[in-house]
Order: sequence, then C-alpha cells, then structure tokens
Amino acid sequence: MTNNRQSIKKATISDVAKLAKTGKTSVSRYLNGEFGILSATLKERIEQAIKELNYRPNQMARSLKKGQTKLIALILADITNPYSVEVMKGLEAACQDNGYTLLVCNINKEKAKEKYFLQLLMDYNVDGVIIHALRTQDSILRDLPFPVVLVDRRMSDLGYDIVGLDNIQATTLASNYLIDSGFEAIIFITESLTGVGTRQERVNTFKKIVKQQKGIVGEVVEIEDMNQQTELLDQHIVSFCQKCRGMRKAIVTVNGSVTLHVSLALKRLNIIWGKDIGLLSFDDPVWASVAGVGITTLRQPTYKIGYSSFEMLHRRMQGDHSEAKEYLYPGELIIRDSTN
Amino acid sequence: MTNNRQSIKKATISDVAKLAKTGKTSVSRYLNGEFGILSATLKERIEQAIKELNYRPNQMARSLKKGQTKLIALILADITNPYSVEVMKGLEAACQDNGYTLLVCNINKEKAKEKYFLQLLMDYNVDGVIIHALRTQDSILRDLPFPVVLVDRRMSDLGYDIVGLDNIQATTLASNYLIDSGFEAIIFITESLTGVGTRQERVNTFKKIVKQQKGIVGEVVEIEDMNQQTELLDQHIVSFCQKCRGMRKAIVTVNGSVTLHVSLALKRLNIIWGKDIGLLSFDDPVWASVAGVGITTLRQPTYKIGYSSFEMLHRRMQGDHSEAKEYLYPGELIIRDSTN
DNA sequence: CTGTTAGCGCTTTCAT
DNA sequence: ATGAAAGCGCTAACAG
Repeated sequence: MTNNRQSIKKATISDVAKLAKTGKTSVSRYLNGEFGILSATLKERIEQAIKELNYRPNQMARSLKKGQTKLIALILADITNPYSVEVMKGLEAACQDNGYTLLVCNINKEKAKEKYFLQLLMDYNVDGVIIHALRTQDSILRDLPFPVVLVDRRMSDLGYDIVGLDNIQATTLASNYLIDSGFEAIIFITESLTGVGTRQERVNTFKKIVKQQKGIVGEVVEIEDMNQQTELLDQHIVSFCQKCRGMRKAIVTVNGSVTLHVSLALKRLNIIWGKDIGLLSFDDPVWASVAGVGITTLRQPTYKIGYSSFEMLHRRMQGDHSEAKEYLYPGELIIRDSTN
Repeated sequence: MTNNRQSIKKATISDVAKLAKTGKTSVSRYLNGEFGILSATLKERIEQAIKELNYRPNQMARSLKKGQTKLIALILADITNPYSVEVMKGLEAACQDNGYTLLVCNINKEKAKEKYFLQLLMDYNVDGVIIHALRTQDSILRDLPFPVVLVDRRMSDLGYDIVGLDNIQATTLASNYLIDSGFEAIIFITESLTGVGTRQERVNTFKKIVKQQKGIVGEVVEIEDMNQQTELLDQHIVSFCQKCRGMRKAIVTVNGSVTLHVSLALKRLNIIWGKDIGLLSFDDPVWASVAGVGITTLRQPTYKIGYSSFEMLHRRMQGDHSEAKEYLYPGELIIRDSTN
C-alpha cells in the first residue's frame, strides 16, 4: 500500500453551492449558523450537499478573510518541566471548550528562540498568546499585534495580565509549617534569581518570615546552573549541616527541578531526608511520594492556572482594554514523610 | 497601561510594493528568493521598503495560495507522559531545522478527541501528521489528505511509516540481563494490551525468552486500569512473592507510568526494591535514580525517534510514494541498584 | 430570504 | 526584467 493520500482533494464552498443549487453566500450562512435567515428547504439541500461531499470549510481561507485564526499559542521555557505541562493541560481544555486550537512553542531555554517564535506567531496571525517564563527584555515584546497573558512571571511594566501562584501565601504556608513542625534551621535552595520574579518573591517571603521568628536560622542559596555546579550544591548542603549541627534542619527547594537535584545531592552525601534532614518542595512532582520516604510539597493549582489564563486572554481577544490584572491562586501543602 | 495592541495593523505586500514603487509580483519574487530575476536596484528598493515597514508576509494568505501550510502536527495520547515529551523535543528540533511549525494535539486519553483533532488538522490543511499512540480504528484514518507517520505504535495495514523502539532487541536485552544477574522468577507487569502493539511485542518477547531458559519462572500480569485497580496490583505482587518464595525475584514494568504505580505498590507492601526484589523499567524516568536505591531502566532513544519521525514524514511530504517502512532503534540498559 | 460581487494577502501565469 | 490580472476558499456588504 502506498502512502499517497495527498492526491485526494477536498471540496470547496463552491462545490457545495453548486450541488445544492444555490450561491456560496447561503452556504456560508449555513456554516456560520445563521439559520434564521435560511428557508427550511435550502437548509436541507445544503446540509445534504455538505454530507455528500464530505465538506469541511478551509480554516486558512476563513482566517484570511475574517482576520482571526482561532489559534492561540503557548510559549514556554521548557517543555520538560512538568509544571508547564500541567498548566498546558488546563489551557488546552479551555481552548477546546471555546473552539480554539493551541499552538505550543517550546523555547527550550534557548534565548534566540523567544524572538523566533514571537515572529512566527505574528506571521501566522494567532489571536492571542500565553507566555510562560520568557526572559527576554527585547523590545519586540512591546508592540505585539495580539493580546498577551503571562503565566507565573511578572514582566516589567509591559501591561500584560498575569496569572499564577500566590507566592506570598504559598511561601508563608510552607515556612510556617516547617517552623511549627519544630525545624530550627532552614536552607532555601534556588536556581538563578536574576529576572525571575517568582523565585525572588519566594525567597523574599521566606527571608521575611524567618527574620520574624527568634531562634530560627534561615539561609538562602542561589545556584546559577544546577546541572553544572553539582559540587557547589553539595558543599552548600554540607556546610549548612555542619554549621547547624544539633539543630533540626530542613531544606526548601524553589521548584521541582531543584528538588530533583537536591535529592540527588542528598543521596550522594548519604543524608536521608525525613530522618537526617527535612525536605519541602515547591511543585508536586509525580514521583514525590516514591522518592525515599516521600517528599512534602507545596502543590500549585496548575490546571486552574492554565484554564484561567485562557479566560483572561479570551476577554482581551474580545476587546477588553481595561487595566492589566493579576490573578493569583493559593497553593496547597501536601504533607509526606520528609518533614516528620 | 492598556492591553490594546490589537489595533496595530500590519503592512501588506501591496504596501511594500507601493513604497518600493513597483508591483506586488516583484516583491513576491523577492520574498521567495528569486533574486536572479530582479535588478540590483529593485532588489535594493524592496529590501529598504520591507525594513521600513517592518513587513512580514502573512502565512495564512501564503498557505491559502500555495496549498501548503508549513505546519505539521503531533497527535499524542497523553502529554503527561515524559516519553512523549522527549519524542516531541526531537521532533521540534527537526521542524525548526526545516522551517516547519509544530502543532501539538493532546488526546488526553479521551477517545473522542482523536477524531476531533484529525478533522481539525484537515481543516487547517496541515502538511503532515505524526501520531503517537492513537487507538481508534475509525475509518477516518483511511483516507487522510496528508501523509502520516506513526510513532511507537503499529496500526493494522494502514500503510503508514513507523518509527520507534526495537522492542525485540530491547526486551531481549532486559530479560537476558536479569537472567544473567541470577534472577529466577520474573513477573512482567503491563497495562492494557488490547490494541497496543508495542506492549504486546514486549510481552511476547519476554515470554519467549523465559520459556527458552530452564528453571526460570516467567509470569505476565495485565492490569487494565492502573489508577483504579491498585489492590489488584498489590494482590498480584503479593501472590507472586508467595509463589516464588526462596527464589531471586524481579519485576519488569512495561513503561514509566507502570513503574510509578508499581513503586507505589511496593512501598505500600513494604517490599524494598534492590533488596527484597529486583525492578527493571522500560523507559527512563528522570526520577529513576532518586527512587529508593535507584531503578534500573531500559532507556529509549527518544530524541532520535522524534527527529527521524520528522524525516520520514518530510520525505512523504515531498512526494515519496514508496512502500511504508519501519525504523526501529535499539534501547540502552541503564543499570542502577534495583537489580543488584 | 437569496444571490452577486468585491475583496482578505499572497503567488503565478502571461504578457510586455 | 517587470507588472497586470486572475484566483486560492471564504465572508460580508449590498441588492434584489
């Protein structure tokens, strides 16, 4: 069997009109659900013709004419990140509920691709874009021909809507939980803070809370590149443990990716979470319960974040020009044995 | 700041022509790189005008005219599956290397969406489609207006190209490794086998190898829905352990998702992999080394699978009508402490 | 209620 | 070498 299905060519609106013995206009009206303006018999004939020809309207032509494509795009930093994928699921559902198709653009952490995709999306005339974790400060972001909603990242005064986790609430919840559980020395481990508002907010809130408590040692470690600097990570952990010998110690990781790196480090160092040290992770990776005794996490309402980011975008696409808003959702603490 | 960037409207080819004091034809020629046919001065003027207007050709219009969209789609069963995401990365790279844009369609395991997406893709006139894990037997699959490449799933006589893991090689490698390591009783745990050729091949190869070896107990367990039937899973594991008391036992899991469920089960049952029982997983989840003592895995060349699925598709899109082919790549054993 | 007509932005004969 | 004009498939005035 050969693979030459390209040969089959599709019926057009004219074909339908001809078969139904009418004009393209009426067919178009039928397609757009303007039934009140079509006689029953004509409607019948058109219906028939469409079925017979197996006709489906060409979206490209439609888009060209109407100036809207029913396409929206999600730009994300790293498709490997489960958080992004979960957000994407919510977004996808919202798109389908509203007749939109989602274009997924994976920056793959390559700076150059940010611009590449933005241009591409302009070329394809997408109706709107949702951006997760873009870091460029390029001027291209200033005058985009479509509305934009930002997920999980605040970007300086661009006037875009934002949806994400309520980092203050979440960090407060996590920090207080650890303190209430009797941990006396807490180290907060994060990836690069530069340009990533979310991480900064978590760090700052953590610092603030720790400072308010007497007798609690709070420390923040920022490691630029977790993949490269594994010994640095190990060193920080070791020196933290030495410095705080005798105290109940815990680690907080800023996101799921860092959690993986820290778990690996702890294994290397032969430190057992839940016994030798506490461990609490932002994000709730699927493997959190299977890693050692299980890892306590701060789960984000990712699906909801994805879904409502579409809703915000939708409002903009319909012409809402009001002030940019922020929608922040609370996180949820999932307690496992790493913080016993 | 208001979010009304929609107002900015883009320059068209006519605008460029006007500014460059020429016709649309020449601009079009310029855009399509037909320089041999343009005088140096005209080329110069057009270049200038394009820059000045910040002009970018409208892909929708272009697609409508040319009949090709430079869009290809990936349909996948479950975006949550890391395997799919890894394949996607390879595919994405290939697309970008060749000037195509990737549309990602997530079936989300909802049967109805298979058809929905296929129709959608017809409507948008995509140039080709890569399908991972479709299970429908719907006739719609028969005459699609674009070429199709299947990833990891064989579908009955549809005449589509296939790319994926060499399941026979991989299963042989894994099984022999376990046997050579001294395991005497091996249970192969899989999700639903119906309609999923990949899993069937793994199971069958496993059975065959075990049968060839004297004194090795081999067993296969199929569980339809891992999410629902957790006690069933537990029971199977328990009875396997009882039946094979005194022998060196191991579990093989058919994919990463099953591995997670089995790990959870083992934790529930207080059976420790690497000590009480061996564990080997198809796929290589990121968390494999952090789960208990680490899990031995059979890693697939996912990136390469993704990349070459594009290459096959590309060939078809260029009009290659030769017989459908299969490209199977070998797997690699990653040994960790679960099979000590 | 229905059909004719003029484009959407681009490519492609076909003349010049 | 260059451009005028037709038309991809569809929608939206505008007439009837």
